[in-house]
Amino acid sequence: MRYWLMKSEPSDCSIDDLAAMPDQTVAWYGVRNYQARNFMRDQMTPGDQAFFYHSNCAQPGIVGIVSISSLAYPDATQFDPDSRYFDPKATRQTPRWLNVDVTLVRKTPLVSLAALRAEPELETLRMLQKGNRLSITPVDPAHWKFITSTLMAAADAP
DNA sequence: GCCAACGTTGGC
DNA sequence: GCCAACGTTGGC
Repeated sequence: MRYWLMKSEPSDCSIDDLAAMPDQTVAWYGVRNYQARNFMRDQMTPGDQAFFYHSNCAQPGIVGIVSISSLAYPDATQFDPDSRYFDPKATRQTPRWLNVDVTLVRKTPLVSLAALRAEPELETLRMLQKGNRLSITPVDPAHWKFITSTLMAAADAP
């Protein structure tokens, strides 16, 4: 069982959008980066947990926890000419892009990007590394524990 | 909207 | 296989 951080633009799919989905589950489509795809294909298994992160918005940061609820399977949007994620080089026989399903576990207090950066314990968190643009990054168990038990607990307190 | 830092593409 | 040009990401 592994831990992850998955970025989503709230204008595209916010944590509240996810909460409103049937079964609070959504296909994590639209990943068009090979490294991120390979994480889904090679390392994600149902039951893994991930931070749901809002990117490219006024308040970037972690806003919830989701669980991975499927193995990787072909991303339907690559075959759809009307989709912004259409890939003319992908075929049904040899799909290029995959997605997993994610299911909401719970919304959390906002742990802002600034708050993450402020913690020496998180210096080596993959998503904070200079130049990182991956939409899916692994999270060390120690980092997961620190964020959930220390940062989120502090934010919950009055 | 700006721009730094990437990743991808395609000609050679 | 190189690398310039281009596109994208994402914080600010």
